[in-house]
Amino acid sequence: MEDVLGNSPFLANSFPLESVFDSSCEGDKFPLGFMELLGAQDFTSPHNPLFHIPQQVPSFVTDVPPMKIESPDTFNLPATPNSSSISSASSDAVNDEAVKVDDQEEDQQKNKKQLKPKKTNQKRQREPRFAFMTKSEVDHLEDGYRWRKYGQKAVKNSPFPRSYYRCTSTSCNVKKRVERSFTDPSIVVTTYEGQHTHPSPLLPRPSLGGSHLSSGMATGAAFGMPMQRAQTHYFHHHHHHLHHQQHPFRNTFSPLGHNGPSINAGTGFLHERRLCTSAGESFLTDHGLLQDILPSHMVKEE
DNA sequence: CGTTTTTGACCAGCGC
DNA sequence: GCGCTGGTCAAAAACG
Repeated sequence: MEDVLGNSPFLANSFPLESVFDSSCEGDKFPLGFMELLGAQDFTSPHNPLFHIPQQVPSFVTDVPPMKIESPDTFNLPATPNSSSISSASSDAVNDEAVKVDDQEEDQQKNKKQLKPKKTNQKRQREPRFAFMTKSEVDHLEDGYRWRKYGQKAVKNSPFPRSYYRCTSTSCNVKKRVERSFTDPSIVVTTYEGQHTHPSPLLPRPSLGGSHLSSGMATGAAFGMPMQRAQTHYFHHHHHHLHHQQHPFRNTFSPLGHNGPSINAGTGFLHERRLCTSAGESFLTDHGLLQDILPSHMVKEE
């Protein structure tokens, strides 16, 4: 299940600031990790009626390289993890680099030989990915969908493992991975890959068209990224028993695809902020949004 | 008893 | 070709 960082012996301040969560670039030539861009859009801006979370300032970041997610230096967090709310991560730092997601991934390879000979031509293409950084005590945030964990791996320079989840809906191939930031254990990085092809199983009712949805929402929805919503009580709402370490409340995310009724009410997160990274040429191409926002050099190809 | 998690093995891509 | 690394599989275990 979720790992709690409690077991890590490290202190935040002992981490090198430069490497963030995943400096997988170690072998690589990437000077920096991701990128972040930000500032550009705050769909969940504070003044947006929908989201009135004071501290939360999500930023949209960029693109995630196909294999590695690097982290941003974005957060140049003070050595003290908990200390100030992290500054706006996004806006100040503009280092980003996006790696283009390879477009043609058509491999004509055959299936795997041993493990899975059964399935024939299934090419695994990478879909756009979106990463969110959320300041949270819990690793796995509720987002309204059901996920099945299918793997966990140690992250290279991090004491925290990365967990891999797949949407349990059949025919929905959305995947997500969750890991804690190496530099700031209070931050959880959630990366979504693909878009749900079905409504959230946990949403009580989509109800009317969200007339009040703002453009911000639309933007988020367009990318299929989850937005934070209030803690609507889900009917499920089972309280997970657990670790005394965790908070009583949990985050809720809602990835609504269209109109989501939700708004974030900030259940109780005093500080929760997140950054988003999105990748995907598809949306780049299609919408051109990133291009608009991102500096051209941001998209780099390797 | 069905579903999800755990966990080591396996695979594919990349650098050397 | 070998080794490293990120990602996935799948059998067993755990969970409810």
